[in-house]
Amino acid sequence: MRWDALEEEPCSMARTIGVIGDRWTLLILRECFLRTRRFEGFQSALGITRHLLAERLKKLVRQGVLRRIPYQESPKRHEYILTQKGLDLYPIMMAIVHWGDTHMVDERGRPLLHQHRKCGKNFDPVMVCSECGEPLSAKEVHTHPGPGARSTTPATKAPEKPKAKPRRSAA
Amino acid sequence: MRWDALEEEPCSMARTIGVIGDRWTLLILRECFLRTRRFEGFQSALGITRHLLAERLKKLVRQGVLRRIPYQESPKRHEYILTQKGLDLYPIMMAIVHWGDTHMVDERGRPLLHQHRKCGKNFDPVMVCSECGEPLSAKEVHTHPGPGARSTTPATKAPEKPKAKPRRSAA
DNA sequence: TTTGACAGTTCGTTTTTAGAACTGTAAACG
DNA sequence: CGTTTACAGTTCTAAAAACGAACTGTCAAA
Repeated sequence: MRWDALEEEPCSMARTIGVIGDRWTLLILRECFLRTRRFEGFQSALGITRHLLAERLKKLVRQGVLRRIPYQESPKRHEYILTQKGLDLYPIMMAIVHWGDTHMVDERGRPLLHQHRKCGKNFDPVMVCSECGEPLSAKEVHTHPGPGARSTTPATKAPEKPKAKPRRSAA
Repeated sequence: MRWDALEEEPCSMARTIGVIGDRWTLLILRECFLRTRRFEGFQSALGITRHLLAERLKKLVRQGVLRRIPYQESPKRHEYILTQKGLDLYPIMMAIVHWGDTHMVDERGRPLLHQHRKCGKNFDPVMVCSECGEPLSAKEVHTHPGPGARSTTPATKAPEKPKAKPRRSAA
């Protein structure tokens, strides 16, 4: 598997890693979620080299994760904002932060707290089953090939697909 | 920010990225969750160079994500299995897969389906608030510094911390 | 005796990244 | 006016990381 061919792999994880799976991209996206929009903002917040930053931003725009929008003429300047595709990365971010909060904090405690506007409380993100609403763990999940699986025959009768998106607590 | 200093950053995301944020680690972990345990298994499944694979496995063991367990003497052979810390990466994996399933599939559909043993259905992972059980999105979350935040004064009165772990549907 | 499985290690080449300086436009400073 | 500053990059060289292929060592099977 070549690194630049990840996106053609028949694996949603490999494809996603092709987009966000390098040294800097997730950190850049963290800044996006913290409302950074401009080149200098990213650069000074992260200490990334300007060269790499420019390249990563281009890639994210190409991939539809960020949109590049002019905010002034002469000199032309743009800012980078998350598209819906980018906003949808939020659960990944939260899952990463939560793991760090659980396993990588020092004695001082967690660096950042998250407050849910709807209920007003500081919270942890919990991943649940879209169908029954119960929390998920690796051992409770069984995987099997879907219609887009590798070179198996196109799977005339694909197993039932889950219902669409965040439709929680059917429980 | 230097890449090798990520783990000291006062940011759970940066620290986590210091562990899993490179070209191959997440793919190696995917294999772990798919029950691969041995060197050759990882190597042939991923096509990673043996050199890098050896190094990444060492790093994951050092970090407590994998445990290296002998499965035979003479010649000594070991296999790599997920620790609890490693198993806790599952929500990150699922979030990544789900984003790929949503935004990176081709016309054939998703390559892998996930079935929840408890309820028997194929599902999508949904991230919810630990406190009220509602699905989360970026706009509904407000962040503020916690006790382990950067060089601010140690925050004598830190805001209320969320209740522990997967304690869902207080709703 | 040779071959093969397994788990690495070594080494030379190529690709990425780091680090710093440079480009160009335009407003602000003195 | 001439200089400095803000901003968004681009260019260049050196250093680090990844790739690719071959090599090491132990043991079992052919």
